[in-house]
Amino acid sequence: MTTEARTDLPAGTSAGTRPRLLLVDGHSMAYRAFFALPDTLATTSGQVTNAVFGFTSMLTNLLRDEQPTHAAVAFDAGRVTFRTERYPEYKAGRAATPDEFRSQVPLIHEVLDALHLRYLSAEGIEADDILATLAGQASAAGMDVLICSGDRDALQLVNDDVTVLYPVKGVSELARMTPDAVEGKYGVPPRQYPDLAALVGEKSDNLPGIPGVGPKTAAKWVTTFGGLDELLARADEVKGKAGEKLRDHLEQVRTNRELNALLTDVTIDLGLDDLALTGFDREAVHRVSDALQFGQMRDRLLAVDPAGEPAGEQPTGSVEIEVDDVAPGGLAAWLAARTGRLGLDVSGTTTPVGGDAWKVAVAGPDGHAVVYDTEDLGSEDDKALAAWLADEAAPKVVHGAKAAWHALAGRGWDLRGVEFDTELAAYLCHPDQRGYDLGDLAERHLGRRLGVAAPAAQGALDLDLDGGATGELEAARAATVGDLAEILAGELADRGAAHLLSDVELPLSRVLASMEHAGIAADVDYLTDLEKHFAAGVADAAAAAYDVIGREVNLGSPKQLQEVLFDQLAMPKTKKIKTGWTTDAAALQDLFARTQHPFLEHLLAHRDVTRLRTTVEGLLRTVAPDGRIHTTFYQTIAATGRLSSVDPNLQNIPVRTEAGRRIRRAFVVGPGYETLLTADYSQIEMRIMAHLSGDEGLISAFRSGEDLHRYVGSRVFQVNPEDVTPEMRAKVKAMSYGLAYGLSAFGLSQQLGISTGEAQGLMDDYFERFGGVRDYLTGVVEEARATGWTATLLGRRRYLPDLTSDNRQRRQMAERMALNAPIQGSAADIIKLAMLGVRREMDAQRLESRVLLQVHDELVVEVAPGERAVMEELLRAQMGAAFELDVPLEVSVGAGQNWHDAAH
DNA sequence: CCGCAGACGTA
DNA sequence: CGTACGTCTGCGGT
Repeated sequence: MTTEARTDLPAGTSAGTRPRLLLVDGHSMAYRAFFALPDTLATTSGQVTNAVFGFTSMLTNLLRDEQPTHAAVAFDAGRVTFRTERYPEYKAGRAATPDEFRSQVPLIHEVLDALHLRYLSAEGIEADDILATLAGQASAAGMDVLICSGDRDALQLVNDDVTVLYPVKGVSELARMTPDAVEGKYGVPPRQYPDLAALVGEKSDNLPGIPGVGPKTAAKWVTTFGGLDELLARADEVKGKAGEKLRDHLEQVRTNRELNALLTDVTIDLGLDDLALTGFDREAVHRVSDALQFGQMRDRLLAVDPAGEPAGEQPTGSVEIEVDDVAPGGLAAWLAARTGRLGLDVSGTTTPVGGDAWKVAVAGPDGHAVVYDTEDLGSEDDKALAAWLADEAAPKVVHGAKAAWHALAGRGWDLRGVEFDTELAAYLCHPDQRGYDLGDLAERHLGRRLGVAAPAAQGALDLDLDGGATGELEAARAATVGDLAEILAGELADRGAAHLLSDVELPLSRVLASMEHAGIAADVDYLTDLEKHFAAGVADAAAAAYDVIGREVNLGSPKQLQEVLFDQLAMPKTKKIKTGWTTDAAALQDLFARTQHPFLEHLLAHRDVTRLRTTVEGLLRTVAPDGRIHTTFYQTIAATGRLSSVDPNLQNIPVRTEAGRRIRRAFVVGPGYETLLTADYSQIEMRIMAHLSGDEGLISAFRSGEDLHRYVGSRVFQVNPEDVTPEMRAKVKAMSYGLAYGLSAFGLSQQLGISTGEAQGLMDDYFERFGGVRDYLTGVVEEARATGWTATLLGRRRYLPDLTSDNRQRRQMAERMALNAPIQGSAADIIKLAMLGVRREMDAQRLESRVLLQVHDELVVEVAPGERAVMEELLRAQMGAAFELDVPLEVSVGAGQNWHDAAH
């Protein structure tokens, strides 16, 4: 078990400066951080991050201050070591490692992976033994060594080449233990420190010392006798009480010395060259920082990237690009001189109506750019710009083409020929990310900071007017978009997702732009009346509620409601939440079933009608001057591939209750159009489940044309389809849909109001009959765990690193996401394809109707006069043929003067 | 003025 | 102890 010391100088070091190896005892430093920092350091999902945060902070400081050329982190592995075998009491009596710490160790590994920093562990070997071995090899190879460890045993390694950094307070303050420092503090040179420690004992290792002998006495003995061996051999020469004690504890001292000697001959697979710092995986740094919700820490980390730009010399967008001063009328020639993809940046307002473009910047691959203020374009340049923008054959790269389209539309300009959208591309690569700000992407993928360098000496009031006027920022954005496209195109290709951008998301963004621009007509008078009606309902419910309890409270305040329910009315406690006990609708209904208290009825009614009122108020606020409501569909939000709808959200307009459906009647066919059509997929997620699982039973259920839940119910309960009762059907329906979400027996029992046992029995019976579904569901999680991602029918990936988390809650959450993502995401793929097909056919037939809304499995269309039949057929055909599954895709279509009546 | 928590609407 | 979203309100911080 010996490793020969290497004497060659490690690669990657220039002559003249000595290479410097940083060695960190990962476990001891992280553990210190864990206790030094509050457990309120956590992600919003509840993962405590104090240890990983503190550890990362310490590491960052070391990389910054010590400038190592090489580094390694060692971790303890296994409870049993040669020390515990030699001395079972070693480290006995230690409190068990808290789960909250244990769960952070893999997170620390993730951070280290992102930094391309090697970490080592060996079964039965402690971290410090690994460090001692590496330190020996490194100093033999002529390196300086820094050891960061909270274990004092490391002090024995200190010499002229090796310095120990020992934490004094938390992990932020490290004492620099050189030979002089060790001798100054303990009175013995480093090599004799273990002699001293053997006499004094080490409480944290459960190694008792000699009673009454402290560091002072021990140091005196070691110095006087020249070492521990000599001292023990001549123990009888030591006088007094202390001498007696020493003679009583000779064995213990020998044991201590044996145990505190660090191994220097551990077998290590890596050579010193392998420990060279090569630079961070910056993308992984971002990913980890996202996951751990690092704010400042992300920047601190990136600032110490050994491969990053030296601090203070970070390139800005402005130095990368030259803004050409083109003479009036010269734009056409400038554009004509540049073939290939040009980067385009449009600044202005990007609302679906009333958008406006203020500045347009175009950057070429030659490092030149032009920036135009749309207000003072000469008529010739105006024409040239409009022509270029609308030219399908003039290839462009844009960050967020849909928004640019809206802005340009405000100037009457069309935008065509967009070949690449960096925002969509970044989303396809990392669909779980929070946002896709161009500046963030530039930093992450190009290592470039966007923006005009601010003059450092000037005060904050000295605005960068010059930079703004010359359009450097816009030019930099346009150039960055162009550069980013190259990188992201490669990344997309790596994931096999290039076609998703070019064939799905990019063409879809144009369809979405038209939908948003069209908007849906709203009956404002009707909405206004409805608002009054609901407002009266709110007042009535509130008055009735106050009457019951004899006082006025804010019924919208869960906090005040808790007082009323659990203090004043002394009702039984509901489910526990962070702030006490829940007052959600399910809990209130449960309380009502048990207490029949009238307050609950009024409260529930108040909730319902308040919600409806605010929904109506919100809608009224968003009606545009054209009398229509223009939502914005976000294409890069949902990690599964779905769209989302904002301002207002038209994907959550009530439909389940009668009162809610009244709101749907406010969405009407607009003037000049004949009717609204809705077309929706029936049971698309279950059909995808049938397809993906290949389950024979489920597939024949869909092929038979029988009611799905009745069919499944007949199989599960083993009765004839006609004997499936409504109760049986409801249970099976809940279970079928729950499966796609990772529903547990407990969850199913809660939803159906049955026992967990009954729910489990139901699930067992289901899987007994539909084994293919079970196999598929377990397989999809296994595969995702192996690959790190799930994929939809079109290859849209979702990455789920938490599948291998050793935090059970996070892991199980990731497992449910893995179950759901392929199903929900494939449904999203299919309706996106359908929307493209619908659009293509409508264009081909030159129809005047228009698609207005998408609600995940439904499209809402405004039908131009005379087009109703053809549109109905077109929708059925295109939606039904969007993707060929092993089961038919069924589409139902309805028509009416408003959204409610168009439903079927 | 901002962010969080709770509640709740949709697929 | 069921996925994916967006919005509103109250509340406690700034």
